[in-house]
Amino acid sequence: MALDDRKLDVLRAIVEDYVATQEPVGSKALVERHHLRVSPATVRNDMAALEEEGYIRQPHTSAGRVPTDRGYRLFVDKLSTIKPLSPAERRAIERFLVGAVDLDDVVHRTVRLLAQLTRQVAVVQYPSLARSAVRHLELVPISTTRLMVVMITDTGRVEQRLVELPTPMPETEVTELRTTINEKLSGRRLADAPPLVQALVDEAEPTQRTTVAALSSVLLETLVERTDERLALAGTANLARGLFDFQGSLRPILEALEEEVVLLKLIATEPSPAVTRVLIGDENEIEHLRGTSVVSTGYGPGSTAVGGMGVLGPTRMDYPATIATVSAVARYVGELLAQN
Amino acid sequence: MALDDRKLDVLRAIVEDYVATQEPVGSKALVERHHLRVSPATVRNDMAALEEEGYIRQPHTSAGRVPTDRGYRLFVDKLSTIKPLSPAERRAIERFLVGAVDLDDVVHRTVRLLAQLTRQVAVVQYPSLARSAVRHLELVPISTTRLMVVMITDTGRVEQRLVELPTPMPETEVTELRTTINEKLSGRRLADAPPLVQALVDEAEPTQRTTVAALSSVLLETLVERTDERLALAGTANLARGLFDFQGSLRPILEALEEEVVLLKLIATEPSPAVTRVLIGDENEIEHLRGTSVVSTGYGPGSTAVGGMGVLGPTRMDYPATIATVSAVARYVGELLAQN
DNA sequence: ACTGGCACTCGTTAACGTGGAGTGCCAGGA
DNA sequence: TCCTGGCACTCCACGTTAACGAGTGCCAGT
Repeated sequence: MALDDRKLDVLRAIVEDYVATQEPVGSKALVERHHLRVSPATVRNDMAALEEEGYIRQPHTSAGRVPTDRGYRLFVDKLSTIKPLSPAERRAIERFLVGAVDLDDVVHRTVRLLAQLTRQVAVVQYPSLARSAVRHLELVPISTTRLMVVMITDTGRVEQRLVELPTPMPETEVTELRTTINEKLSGRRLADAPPLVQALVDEAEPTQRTTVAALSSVLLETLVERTDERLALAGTANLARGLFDFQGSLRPILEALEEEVVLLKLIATEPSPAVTRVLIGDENEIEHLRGTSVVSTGYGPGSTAVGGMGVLGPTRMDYPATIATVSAVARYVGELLAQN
Repeated sequence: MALDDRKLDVLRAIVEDYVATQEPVGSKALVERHHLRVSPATVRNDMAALEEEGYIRQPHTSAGRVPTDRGYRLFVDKLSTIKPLSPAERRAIERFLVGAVDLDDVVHRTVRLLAQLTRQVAVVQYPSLARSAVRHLELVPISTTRLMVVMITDTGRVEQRLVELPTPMPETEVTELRTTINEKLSGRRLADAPPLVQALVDEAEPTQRTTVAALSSVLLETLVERTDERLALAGTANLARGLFDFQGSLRPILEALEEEVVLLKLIATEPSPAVTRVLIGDENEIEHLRGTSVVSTGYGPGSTAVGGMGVLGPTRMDYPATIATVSAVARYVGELLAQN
């Protein structure tokens, strides 16, 4: 059974009303609010068809209709147009992001901004190390057998690790080593680093060999292999807005939100095109987060994404507005990063 | 009316039972579970006295008794003894904290550990910059007019800021400046830094004067004046355990937890003795957090605290166990920091 | 192909009654 | 003087019942 245009109109109206009111929507209310030019009875027939196809359902007999995940999917893909941002929102974005002093600041401001604009839970991934390049590596002697390695990337991340040296190392050699390392690694992507670090060990003076080895193993393990993704979270209070919005409790959701790995999976993004994705309800792989939807996208200077960001909320969310907001914020942040 | 020993026993029993069951406790249940050697009727008289004094109250006529904030306070101050940690808990602490690779790691592990052991919301403040000393200041040229300042403190914190220079600065001068700055500031507490930084500007070569001024103003503003405290949070999912545990909703609590300033106030600690503090219900200054209790303490290498940590939960919490856990974790973390 | 009418379903809400846990008080006993 | 058993009372929790109304499905008519 093909769905004709009016049936799609009805579906769109149901989604919009349900998102606005959070209550099952009936045929009568529908014809009143939207200027469908037909009677409630006709709408009921259409609803029956839509239900048949799995786009809507009734919570109980003799209740109004509610969109299913499948219904939202059709709505998002075919029936909705992205809402342009209001001038107020544009201003809010600029005002919020201007004046960030460092990467931490940018990320924190961004995540709060997203949470505030969408009134949902927001997640922002720090620029992925794997997609960053080394700008500078600094070796700071803490004691004669301890070195702090500080790595600064072109995306603004600063990571540090403490290295225990097997044998003491005089200051002059540290300086020398710093120069060598920077010559080798500066400007290189971290993804390309492992062979270069290995080369460092191979080419080291015999007397320095063990020391350099200790250093390089720390570099490899903690900075490269363990893809050390960080992220920021905000807006968890929004979960408690509709109170019993989320059927059951919010416990599983809060739990999932504490698992960084889980969150990363959610907003993980392809490096290439910064497309905005929508995961609706069951499409979500994480079991605890069935019943929630995620709108996410990548961001980065230029056209390749260095990290992801997104928001999480009830499946019943205002998709057009949310998609617009997430995309816009990501674009602004990308521009901000490009300036540095 | 003085409270004799038995009345205090009754109060203790009420608190313990109520914490265990979360239900108002009646006179009959009380004599059964605790071996008070008197009849329910006697206990009822004692209860009436305790209620008179404001230590307990009845949710409704003909319901059992529930401790008031004042009752918990008396319990904590006079009636409870700190529970020693179980061997399993000791092992958990060690296992959890061993193997932390850097300060971030220590803080994150600590906060998760606290949340897990107490099954409540945990907060850990990073070592306060104001109480740290400069170990090393690094200047990394990003471009000729941009410098990244990286500060490493003796507590392991690494902070960075980008400085826009009014005029280009050649690499050699950067090196020179780095040396000068480190001579001046290394080993100094950040609290003592402002005059030293000012001196730097005054003593700078006239040609460098404006550049150094730009640098120093960034240092002062972002590293010293704005006491840039960071903190980590975990265990928010524990809020949703008792579900309607917290009367009303958890929204205000989640909101408060997102305000770093608020949290800092909660666990802020005196530098000197690492005493464990308990804030019960209304004693809490933050309005949204009335109805919750906070157990917090300071931690640091040696006997002075460089930061605070604590947990937040319902007023009806197991104070002896929580106090023991928080104190123990803080002690372990202190030892860990002392090793570095 | 749409519409009005109608019987039906079922969740929501309020009113009502009952059972039981817990209390306060009192009179009697150690 | 302090404790105890007994007793009447209060009031929440819970289940039952009834009325209400929003919404549906179906059907016959246009």
